[in-house]
Amino acid sequence: MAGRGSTNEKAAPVKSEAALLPLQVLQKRSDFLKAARAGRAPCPAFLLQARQRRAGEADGVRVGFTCSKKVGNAVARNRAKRRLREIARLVLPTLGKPGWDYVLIGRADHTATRDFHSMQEDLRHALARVHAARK
RNA sequence: GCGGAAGGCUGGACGGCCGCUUUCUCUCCUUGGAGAGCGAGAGGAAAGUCCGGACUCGCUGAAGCAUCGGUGCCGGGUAACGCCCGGGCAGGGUAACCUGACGGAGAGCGCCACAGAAAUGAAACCGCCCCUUCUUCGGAUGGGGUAAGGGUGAAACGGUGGGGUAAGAGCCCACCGGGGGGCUGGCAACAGACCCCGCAUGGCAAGCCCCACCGGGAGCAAUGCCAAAUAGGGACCGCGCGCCCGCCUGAUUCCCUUUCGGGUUUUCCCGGGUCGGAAUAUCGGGGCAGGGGGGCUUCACCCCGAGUGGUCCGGGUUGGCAGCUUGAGCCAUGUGGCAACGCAUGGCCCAGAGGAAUGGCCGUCCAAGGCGCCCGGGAGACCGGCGCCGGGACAGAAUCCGGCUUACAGGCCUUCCGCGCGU
RNA sequence: UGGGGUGUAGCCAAGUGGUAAGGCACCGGUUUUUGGUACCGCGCACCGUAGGUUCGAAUCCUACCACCCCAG
Repeated sequence: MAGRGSTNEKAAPVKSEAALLPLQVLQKRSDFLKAARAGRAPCPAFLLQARQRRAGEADGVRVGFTCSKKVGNAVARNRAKRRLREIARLVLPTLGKPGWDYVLIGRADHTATRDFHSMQEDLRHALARVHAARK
């Protein structure tokens, strides 16, 4: 209980940094379809899709998560989405560009089992590739 | 000790860092948000969606009938059930115990392939026996008796044994099976003993059906409210616009009483007001008829009632709130009951997300399992200790409950049965 | 979340209690110099899985599995 209070003070600056680039979650099917038509970057544990929005659509970094039934039952899909959400939370506030939509798609087995640090590195490289290919 | 049977519980623990949803309290600012603090935050199956409910809906309500569907030994429990408990019967097991769609086939209809003579109130193929005629004495023709033997089939009008007979046959007898009757026990299903009947009446109702009982339909994406946006629609075609009342001093028209003003010839004319009366073609009101709303009928109700129906064209929305978690709820104690379960008292509040939170990463420990060592105990099977490796199943609330079914690494507890050993 | 449907040879399928039709494809043969066409023939089915009813089940019943469709 006492330890939790101190960590909250430590977490406060991280929170304010993230507030500069607020992450919005994609919900509409059409946004997912638009991202799928744009650039994609396959990784061992997931597939990254990204696109630069046209002017006037929305502000900030937006991200969506999805898993098909191939990944497994509801427990496996939820676990995969949670891991994707976690690496997005750690990486995107610093490397994501405003005005872009990102979609992370889970894969069977690998999304749940791959080493967590490797997944973060995968996402950084994938972001670099997507940004480079776009220009 | 070994092998089983039944029932119940549990479904890793602790800690660190970083996150998500949210009750309550406080602070800040402009509605509404932001921040802080203390808390709370998946299951026994949350699953499959197979039953039963609660709840919602002018999907018209109630009663009856019909249709359709479900259930099916008896009694009880329950809000209800196709669930549960107890009992009966049948089958399986040495036993503990398990399993069972378990009403009706002497109400009716239908089906029973192939084989077989014959498949339901069917009969006689090979046979067996008697009589007649013929005879080459092997037998054959004709008439009759029979259902024991053969063969077919899943199933052949009771079975076995004996008597009996020309051969046979419940023809007679014993036992078994079956049917009927009242009696006794039991709320009942049913059981028991007794008496009677020599006893043709197969199977299938998870075929139609009969009997008894139950059930309206759709479903929280139900439903209600708010906000925003757009529209306050257009075109064409068809069918229609019935009857009665004259009612509020309706409206209109007409007649009439009286009065005022004007024209003027006292009686006439024009205009306004007023008392009374009449009429309803038109406008308005009321009632009736009529039309529509369920599978049908009756009663009630609702809508239309002067418009309505059809076709085509056009436009907008995918937000928010409620429903949403206090409930056939959980825990404890007492009490009734063999039990399912009921009753009483006291205490508790225990997830509410909404493209969907309840987590991510790491460390330590703890079980299952494997390997090695101590070679500690022991005749041995094995047990104990230490170290290393390894690793925790099935599975994620979506309106909420009661069940059923299916999936599940293991662990713990209770009761019982069989066998072996010891006392 | 709720509602509805389907499952038969490699593919499309018929079959509503009694030996599982048919077509395409495959394979073999004949015709042809060869191929195609045409003709003839062969095989290919634990009827989604597991139980049950029945003498007998693709068919009837129950449970499960997989797939598909619909709904604001």
